[in-house]
Amino acid sequence: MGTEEKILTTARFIFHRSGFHGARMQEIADKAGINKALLHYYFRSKDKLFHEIIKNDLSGLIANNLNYLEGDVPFEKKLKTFIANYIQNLIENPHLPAFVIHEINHNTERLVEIFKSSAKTLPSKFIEQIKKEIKLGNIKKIKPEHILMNIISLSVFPFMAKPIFSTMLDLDDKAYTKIMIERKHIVFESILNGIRQ
Amino acid sequence: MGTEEKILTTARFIFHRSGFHGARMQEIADKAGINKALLHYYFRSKDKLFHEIIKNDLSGLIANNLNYLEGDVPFEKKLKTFIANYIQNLIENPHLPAFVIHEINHNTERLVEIFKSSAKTLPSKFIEQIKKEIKLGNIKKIKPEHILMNIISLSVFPFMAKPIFSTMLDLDDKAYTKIMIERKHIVFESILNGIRQ
DNA sequence: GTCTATACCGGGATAGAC
DNA sequence: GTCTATCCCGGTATAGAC
Repeated sequence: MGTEEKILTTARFIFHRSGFHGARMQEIADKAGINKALLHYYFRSKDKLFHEIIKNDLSGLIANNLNYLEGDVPFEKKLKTFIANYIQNLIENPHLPAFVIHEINHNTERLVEIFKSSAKTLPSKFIEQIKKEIKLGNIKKIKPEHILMNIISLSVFPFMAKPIFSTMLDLDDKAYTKIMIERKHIVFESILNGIRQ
Repeated sequence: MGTEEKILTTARFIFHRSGFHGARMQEIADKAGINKALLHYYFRSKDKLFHEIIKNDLSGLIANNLNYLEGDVPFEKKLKTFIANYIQNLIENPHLPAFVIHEINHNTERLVEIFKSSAKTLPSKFIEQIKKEIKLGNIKKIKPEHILMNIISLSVFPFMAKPIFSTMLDLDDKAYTKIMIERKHIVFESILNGIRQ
């Protein structure tokens, strides 16, 4: 693995774990097996390095997950596939949501710009698809906005709140992961039952 | 308002907005209308000041919300009341969840201890109550853990993800608040429809 | 490209006068 | 209790040798 790639991988890990202000260039250098000077040689500043990471995270979020909602797939199948894929992504990147949420709440204007610029289309087609399902009488009359919020909330939040939920429910790491895997199915069923006529 | 109280109010605001590492003692002093030295006179260190704030937030979360789940109230009424009250609290403290989640993911051991020590009982009675409802055939056979996660996820996450959702759904501040108010009802209905037989 | 050494500054903390 | 002045460390960034 080349030096640049090694830096990016390490920096992503540290930023995800500690946030921008909590992250230390020294720790990134150490974990990447180089020294601080080399970090600046490759990325000029902490800010630019951070920018690389979060730009990638935001566009990945959109490319790998949200964009799928805009595709031409029947509603129920789309719902099922989206949730399963999204939760699988989160199992592989459990720190990502808390990181993105924290950072976007702090530097909102700047990061929202990056977010927008990665999105070819925001999920307007999915919203339309929900409206159509309502007209057809297949699902209850609920604002599509709420349905979208529900899908994402149920999928994402338990990853962010792991320390709290595992304390409240007395679950160790292994048990927690098992619960997260179950949620691929549970979230789909909960959403579907919640909106079916 | 006395100096100490003034400091706490200001510090809470700044910590909520910026997190521990992002917060600046200088800004807290400025906004509180005093100088840095006085901050240290009252609270010794940034760490101790932070501790005051988050301890209060965590115990408030438990006292004002989670404890209610342990009370002796019929299931459906409890669900409705809890969600409405919880979301109302979040409307009044929209930055609180992102702050708590961020901090507890970083200093997990320490903050989980504070969390535990504020909780007389974790929601074991509520879990039992759900199990009873399942046995009675009133609700579907789903692990109570998932139901609890669903309730909290649907209530909390949209507050944390405001910058993302408002971008995706093209909602301004006023429209967003309106949606949050609607959710007192929507979340209750979604949960109930999702678990009813 | 990679290193060591160092400059530079921001920010938490303290001393001491009032 | 409140202030001004200052210390001092940690952390980003740069200079310059190899």
